[in-house]
Amino acid sequence: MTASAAQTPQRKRAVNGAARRIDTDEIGLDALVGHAGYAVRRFQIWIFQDFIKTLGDVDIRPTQYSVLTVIGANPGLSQMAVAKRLGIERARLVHLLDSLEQRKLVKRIKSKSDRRSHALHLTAQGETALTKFKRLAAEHERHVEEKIGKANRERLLQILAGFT
Amino acid sequence: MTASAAQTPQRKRAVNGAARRIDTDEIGLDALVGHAGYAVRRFQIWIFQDFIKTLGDVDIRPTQYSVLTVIGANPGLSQMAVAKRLGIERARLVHLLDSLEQRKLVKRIKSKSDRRSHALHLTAQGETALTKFKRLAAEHERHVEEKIGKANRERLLQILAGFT
DNA sequence: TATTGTTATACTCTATAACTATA
DNA sequence: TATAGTTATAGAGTATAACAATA
Repeated sequence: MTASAAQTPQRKRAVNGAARRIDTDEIGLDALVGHAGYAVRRFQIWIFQDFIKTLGDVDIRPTQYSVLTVIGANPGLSQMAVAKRLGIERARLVHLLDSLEQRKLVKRIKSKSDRRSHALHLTAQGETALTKFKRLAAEHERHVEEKIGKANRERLLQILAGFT
Repeated sequence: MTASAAQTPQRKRAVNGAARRIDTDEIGLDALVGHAGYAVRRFQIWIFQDFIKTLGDVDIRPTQYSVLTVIGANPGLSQMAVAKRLGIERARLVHLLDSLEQRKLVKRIKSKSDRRSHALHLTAQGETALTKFKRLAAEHERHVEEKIGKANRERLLQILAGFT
């Protein structure tokens, strides 16, 4: 996963249909090296894997965490509002909330002002749980810091501030 | 998508089960703001969407592009080698190659040295096509530059260089 | 025994469309 | 008519397991 070992100058060529047996580090990425999207994608995969592992004991994934956090900070939001804010399809949010509601972390309350919509709230249990999730998420964030460095992580957050 | 408008200091509170009608910009992200993973994920989604759109006419997605680029730069690689290098499951690469082979961009040649494996090559058509794909991918990269700034894009590539 | 490519299954995620009940 | 929540479906993508051919 760390990659980028010294690139051998003289590259082995394929000979009449024999598959090349080489180390992963020897394989050049060519144009991919210049694409931000490639690096960002690989980094995002690493970061999600660490998040899932760090919050493995409480069985919370990144999307679930983002939904709980936003509901916790904005009690009473409708499903549409949460979906729009987080860029989740409203159809997908239905299933996410079904699961979180079954786990007694979230409750849907029928809105009186607009009977089509639901006001979303954390349960008391959900509040307590979220506090723990945030502690674990902060631990995950420290892993990120260890991986890319404190200053780099902060610079990254600055660069990408517009995408939140 | 740009987000981060001025945050109203006094936040509207939910009142007895009425879903809050508010603008997306008013919804606070709370702890998510401090998580690199959240920003990286949103950025990655933006970047992939732009890539897919920019290469829409040639119908090439990011993963397909990465496979073609690596085969182009390292002709004769086995499927295992490509899968490992790009972090793709070998089972998934099978389907990706099926599709690229049907489109006559790639060919699998039975290896003589190890008859279990296939040596991967671009077809002549594949070489020509890849040149065009690279031109379009460079155009996409300029969109990224416009979005976050030239200096920020370069800094980002530096920070994430270890993940390629 | 282990590895390469393959097939198959399951679950997550994205993208739609259509339905219902409301507005 | 339009919107909120729901249901359903299809296609990517990820994660496994198992199998045949070969090493």
